This record gives sequence, structure tokens and C-alpha cells, in this order.
Amino acid sequence: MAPRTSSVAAPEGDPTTRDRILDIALELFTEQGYEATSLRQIAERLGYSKAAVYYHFATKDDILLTLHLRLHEFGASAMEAVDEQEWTPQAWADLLDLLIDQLLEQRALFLLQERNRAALEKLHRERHESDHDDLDATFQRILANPKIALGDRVRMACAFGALMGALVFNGNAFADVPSEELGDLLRGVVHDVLDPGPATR
Amino acid sequence: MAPRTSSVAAPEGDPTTRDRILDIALELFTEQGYEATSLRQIAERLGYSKAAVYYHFATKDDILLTLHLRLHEFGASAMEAVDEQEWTPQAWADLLDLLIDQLLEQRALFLLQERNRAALEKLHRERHESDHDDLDATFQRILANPKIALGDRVRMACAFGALMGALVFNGNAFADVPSEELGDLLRGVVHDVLDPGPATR
DNA sequence: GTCTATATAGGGATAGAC
DNA sequence: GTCTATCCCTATATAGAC
Repeated sequence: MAPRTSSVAAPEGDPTTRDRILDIALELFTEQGYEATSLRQIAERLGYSKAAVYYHFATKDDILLTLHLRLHEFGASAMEAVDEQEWTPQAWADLLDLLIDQLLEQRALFLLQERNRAALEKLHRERHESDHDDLDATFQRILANPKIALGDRVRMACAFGALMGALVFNGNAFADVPSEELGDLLRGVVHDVLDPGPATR
Repeated sequence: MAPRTSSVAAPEGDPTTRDRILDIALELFTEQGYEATSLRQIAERLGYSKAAVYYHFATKDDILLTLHLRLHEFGASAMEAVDEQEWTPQAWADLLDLLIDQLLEQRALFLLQERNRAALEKLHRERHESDHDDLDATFQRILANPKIALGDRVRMACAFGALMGALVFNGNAFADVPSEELGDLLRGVVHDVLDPGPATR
């Protein structure tokens, strides 16, 4: 029997065992990958046995799913703000402006996501009820929409990739840069990609 | 005993069994991830038994390593062309210009790399002799170099990420776009990121 | 809430026949 | 060059004692 209703929210007071498991899993899944990380390994770091982990999570998948859902809340709120409009590069820039703050706050979770795409896709297929408007899925839908000019779509994809390039690749080369400073730099890049000056138009 | 000295090059005439294994592995490793793909699965598609795979490759790791080395040849040649200079955004733009063509030709291999970073890092640690100037490693070194202004480094990272955003994320949303057209669009983006107009400077 | 012990399956890898 | 058969290990997951 589960100790409490499955909470997706981040830790508040003293970290519970459940939260500690999630923290450890986040780190190991990101470093080694989901499939390469065993519950034994998690239990070892936790200081308990494997069975203890099973008390808090029914399956290994549930650990990954819980972490995924944590990130999900963010994506959802960003999506609401700019749902289903006419997607112009400018509208996309506005969306990414919002996303940048969340990316900076949730870098670790985005990194997890990015480095475990295969595992998450499988999880998605098997568990995640229907088409729940994932951030990824929404992006893909928009970027495949032939009504938007190809050149615009490519720039939209590039603008998002640019954020990933700075925040998620290269093992956090900019981990020490204050979020505000980095955020400003990134907003500048997004602007230059989506609304380039007349010289390059 | 191996049927021939381990060849890294791409297939030429009729695909040998070895090449077929590599093709199947490339597809499965990319879709499902390296660790989630079993040799049994590869053997099944091949139409042979697991042991047949072991005739061509001593270990599972060797399959991944061979695919990695195939990509490696490209990165190496790109690196030579612009080795160890003073890294300015402009020099970076020149490097990425070269890289774009290779990315377009080798999209599948880059995708494999991108979606199996954890497994490849481990492989690298264990097998790949010392510091062999991987493309990734070189990028990380440069992007962490404090002698280059932070703003420039962020833009350099973003410019590379932009390419990834268009070519590697989003499940190949632009797979149907002719390489030449896509290449031109990407060169435009790289230029706007690394040499933005005066309005945004 | 955490433990030990165990069930069960599947993985990578090897030996040796054909 | 490919197969069958098999080994051994580790993985996830469960049952039930404390």
C-alpha cells in the first residue's frame, strides 16, 4: 500500500524517502540513462534495499513517469498561454520567451527528458493516457504543419534547438552563469533567429 | 575468428551480413535506445540466430562502437580544417558551415549519437583510447574556455543547437526537405545567430 | 516502513556441432 | 558462416517476516 497519494510536486520540508528516491533517480537516469540504471543501484545510494524502493513505487517505470509528470506541469501551463493560435515566428518567439524561464528553473528535468527520449516515448505509448498535449508532441505537430512556410518552420525549430544547445548539451557548460544573465542572452538569440535584421532577410 | 579486418567504412557492393547488422542496429538503437535493444531482437530481424551476430561482432558494445567510429571520421576531418585557432563567432560560423553538409549526409548517425549519449559516454570511458578529439569533446572544451566572451560562447552553443533543433529533434520533421534547400536555410540561421544585424547588437 | 528470500525472465556471451 | 544448446549473471518484481 502506498504511503500517500502519488504526489508529483517537488519536495517541501524534510525530504521524504520518496523524494530522495526521485532525486537519486533523476541524477542516475540522466547520467547513465534509464535502462542502464538498476533499482539495486538506486537502493544502494538510498541506503536501503531494493524492496524499499518497491514500497514507494510499484514499478521502475513509475519513477520515470513521476519525474516526467513533474516537468509536464510546466509544459502544460506554457501551452495554455498560447494555445492553438496562428503560429507566426513572432508568436513562437513569445512562447520561447516564456519557456526560457522554465527551462532555466528546470534544467535538470529537461536534461533527463532529453537524454532519455527513447525510454520516454515507450512509456508514453504504454502508459500516458492518449494524446495529452505533451510539449514535444505539440512542437512536432506545429513544425510539420504545411500551412506555415517552410522557412519559418525551420527557424522555429532552430530557435528551440538553440535553447537546447545552450542549456542541455555540452554537459552544462553554462551551469555557473546566473539564470537571469543567461536568460537575457538566450532571448537575444531567439529574437535574432526569428526576426532577423534586414541585412540577412 | 572474424571474417575480415573490422571495417568502419560504409557498404559498397552487395550488403554483407556485417553491414546488414550495422544497418539494423542503427535503426533499433536509434528508435529504442542502445540498452533497450537486445541482440536477440537484432538477430530476429537479421533472420539468423544470436550466435550469428557474435560471429561478426565480439560484443554488443562493438556494434555501437563501429557505428560511432563511422561518424567519427567525419568529425575528425571537420576538426582538422579549423584546428586550434582563435575561436571567434565568425570562425565558428565557418566550422558550422562545413558541418551542415556532413550533418545532412549523416543525419541517421547523428540521430543515433544524440539519442544514445549516455551509452556512448560509457563506451568512450572504457574503450575509446584516451582523448581522441571527439567532436563533442572539442566543442565542450571550446565552450568552456573563459578567454572567449560569455556572450560569444552562448551564441556558439546556440548556433550548434539550432542545427540539432532542425535536424535531429522532432523526429525528422524536415526529412522530406531536399538537403540543399535545408542547408541554405540553416546557413542563414547560423549567420543570424553568430553575426546578428546592428539592430539587435 | 523496511527487511530477507525468492521467483522468474531475459540479457550477454561461449562451446562446439554442422 | 551459421546453428543449437547452454552457462551465468543481473534485472524486475513479489511474498511474507519483522
